[in-house]
Amino acid sequence: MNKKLEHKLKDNSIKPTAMRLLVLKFLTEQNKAVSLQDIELAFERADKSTLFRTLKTFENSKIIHSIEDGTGHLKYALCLEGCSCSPIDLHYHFHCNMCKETFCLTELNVPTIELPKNFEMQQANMVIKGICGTCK
Amino acid sequence: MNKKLEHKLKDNSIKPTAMRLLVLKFLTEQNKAVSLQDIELAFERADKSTLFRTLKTFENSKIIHSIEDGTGHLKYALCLEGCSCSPIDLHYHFHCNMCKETFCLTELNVPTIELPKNFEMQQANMVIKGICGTCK
DNA sequence: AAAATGATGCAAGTGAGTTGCAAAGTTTAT
DNA sequence: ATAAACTTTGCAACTCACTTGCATCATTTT
Repeated sequence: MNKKLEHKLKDNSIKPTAMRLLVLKFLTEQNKAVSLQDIELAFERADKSTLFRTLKTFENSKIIHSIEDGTGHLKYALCLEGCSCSPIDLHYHFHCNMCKETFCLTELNVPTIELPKNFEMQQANMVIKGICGTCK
Repeated sequence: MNKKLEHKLKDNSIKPTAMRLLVLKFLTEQNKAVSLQDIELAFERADKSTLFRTLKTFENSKIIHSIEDGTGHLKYALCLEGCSCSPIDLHYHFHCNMCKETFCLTELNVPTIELPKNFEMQQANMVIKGICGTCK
């Protein structure tokens, strides 16, 4: 397990420090997108700025992607195998207004969107808000 | 013109004060979504918190809708006639990475999204990022 | 005309995100 | 193996958008 995570980092030229492995492991275990603060709470010993920089590092290497779900807390979630966070394999996110959790709806691909002439899509942030299955 | 704006407010049980009419007029004249600061700059005499509350009032009455475009500045744009900001007439937004402007792509409706079982959609925040036609 | 209600402006607070810098830990070259 | 170079980490402090409390002013109701 840890070997796998370690490789994931090495493959992206990220030094697999203890901290980074812990954060990556934590992210792997979630079935929802988490905020910097969620991670802070999970690792009370760790410093906010270290975690912040760790997340930015992961994000730059496309190991995770971030979602602005409207809560004011940027959320992070693991990219799936092959997810290059490019328009092609973009997915929707769902934010539950009740439990306040944000999930990746990875099974639903965003359809190709017919943009106006000359517009070029580079990234997207798609958040659907409502009530999730558990809270319903 | 002003009469029309005044009616728009009255129809939504909002007192048409001078300030509110000015802000509504300003919003009507834009072809892009604007931030609180954009409005602050347009009306140097007005106070930030007044403008803030004005926007919240408009938003609550569904006269305008807000978009988180990832810039860290919440943007506001007029709802179109009949736009109730409900899932049905939801549209995409486009944020240009070059000129940093955010537009409503009102001509493109968001398709019905097949959510997981028991999930209920209430609102959405759809932002496509890239290069707009003018900057291309 | 007085009381109640609502809008506005100022100042100050909140809080997520971010940065500078020094200390600790790693790697590389000698 | 050791010193020099580089990277990561932790602390503190800062930024900046947004938000709130409260007193004042305006408007509406009684």
